Amino acid sequence: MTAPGERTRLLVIEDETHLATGLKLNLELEGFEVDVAATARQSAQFLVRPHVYGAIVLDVMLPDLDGFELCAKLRASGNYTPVIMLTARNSPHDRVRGLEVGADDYVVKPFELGELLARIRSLLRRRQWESDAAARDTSSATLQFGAARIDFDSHEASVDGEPVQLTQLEFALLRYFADHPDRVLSREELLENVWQLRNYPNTRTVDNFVLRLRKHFEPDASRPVHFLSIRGSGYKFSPLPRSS
Amino acid sequence: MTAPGERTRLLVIEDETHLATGLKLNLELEGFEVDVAATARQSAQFLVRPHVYGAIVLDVMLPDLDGFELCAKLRASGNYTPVIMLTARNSPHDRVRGLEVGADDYVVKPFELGELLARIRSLLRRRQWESDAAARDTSSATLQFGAARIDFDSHEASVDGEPVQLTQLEFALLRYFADHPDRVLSREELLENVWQLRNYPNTRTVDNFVLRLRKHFEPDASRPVHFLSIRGSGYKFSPLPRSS
DNA sequence: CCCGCTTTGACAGAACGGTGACAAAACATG
DNA sequence: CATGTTTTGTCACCGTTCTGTCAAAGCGGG
Repeated sequence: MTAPGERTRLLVIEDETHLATGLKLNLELEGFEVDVAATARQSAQFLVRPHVYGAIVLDVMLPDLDGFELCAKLRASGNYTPVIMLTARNSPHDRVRGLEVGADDYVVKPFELGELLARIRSLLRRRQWESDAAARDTSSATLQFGAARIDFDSHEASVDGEPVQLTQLEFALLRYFADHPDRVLSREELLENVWQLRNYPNTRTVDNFVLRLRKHFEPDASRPVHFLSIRGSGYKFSPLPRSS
Repeated sequence: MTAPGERTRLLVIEDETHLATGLKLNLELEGFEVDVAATARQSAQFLVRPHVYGAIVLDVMLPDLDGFELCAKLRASGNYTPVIMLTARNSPHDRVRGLEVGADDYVVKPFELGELLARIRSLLRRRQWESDAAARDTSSATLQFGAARIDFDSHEASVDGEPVQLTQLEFALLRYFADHPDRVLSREELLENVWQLRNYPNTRTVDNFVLRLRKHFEPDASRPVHFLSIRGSGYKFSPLPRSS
């Protein structure tokens, strides 16, 4: 989603230049980063990175493509960024249509900025809740990958049923990897979160512990598949390596 | 959320008996299971199991407690079930207030059943998307163009599904291109922002890396469509080349 | 004091990035 | 159209940086 410290990015798709720039200005005052596209075609260039936006504000009336269709296309292409439709019309039929093509909310022009803001915030908040809830679900006390089974509660680990002795820190590192699978983790991030910067150990420490995890869990420690080095960046834990 | 085969359960909190039973009936015809509470107090008995409901329809005017307050309480207690507010009043101020206490949507009486249904479905659908996305991976920073898929968080890239190995700098350059699509970027700008002027490399370095991106991602590296040279100026990244 | 765990330093091997040379293409000029 | 000039494409080489690995030095608890 959005990295800590980074500001939430919004995309406004609106052809009336006045309204668009006014919106951009006001939203930026509220702490968002805002990109503006005047046409559906133009919006495509912003959507090559599908998940950078926290929400999209979409005018229904565009010169080249209907807002409903654009929204439907977006959803069809697997982009589930929250969408707020902006329209002059206010018939129940329109509202229903907007929701049916996958919009999340519907604001009628003329609107108050405060209301639009509240709706944006509401959508962002809900998304936050959902992902928090999902994170809670997935972080369980046990971990399995390859031939390894780890139980963090009882501090027991095994490979192919054979018990393996792990130290405190090995468990801690493993758990951090398990909580952030398939993501490159820098040595600094690991030192902060696993070592909590106790007397600032240097980065070779991390290397050594990864080495030890490899020795414990990799079928072939010289050709790791689960604990991968990403040169220049850090390490990545891959519970389900490619081609398996 | 809801087990497969099981029907989605809704909670309607509404004191006007007519409206409540009418709603229950209609929603059941649409395939939902519906519980009805006539007062805030009574709703508590249904909410002892916080996560059984797919959504809650909440009248703002209740005999014992304000709907806004009830919603705020719900959220404070850690219940993030989607809430649709139902009200006779329709001022922007009310709508904003509803959203601020954590409601997800707002329907004004009198309303069409179709619209309420669309809104309920919209909320359920979004929740489904979110949990899908979370299951896949906490929707990560990703880029798509042509046959290429790039995930910056896991440092993975592929063309037509075939994995492609990229180095640190290749990712960094690609990311800068992706953040500034369809804009001419001078070599100097790229050196500043991607290389951060580490020991001031010369401009041939940039050429080399663009060459490498072309080899990785262009269908025909000798006739680039995504990574274009702009003679005398620099390079331009075009995620959606014309005639496509 | 002993023992196990953690941290550090050293070294080697591998991967990566930067450079310059030359070729090819684009452009300018007459 | 021919020619010279500038810009970009392309390649292979080499120094630098990064990681794997080991052994020895710290550190702390019993």
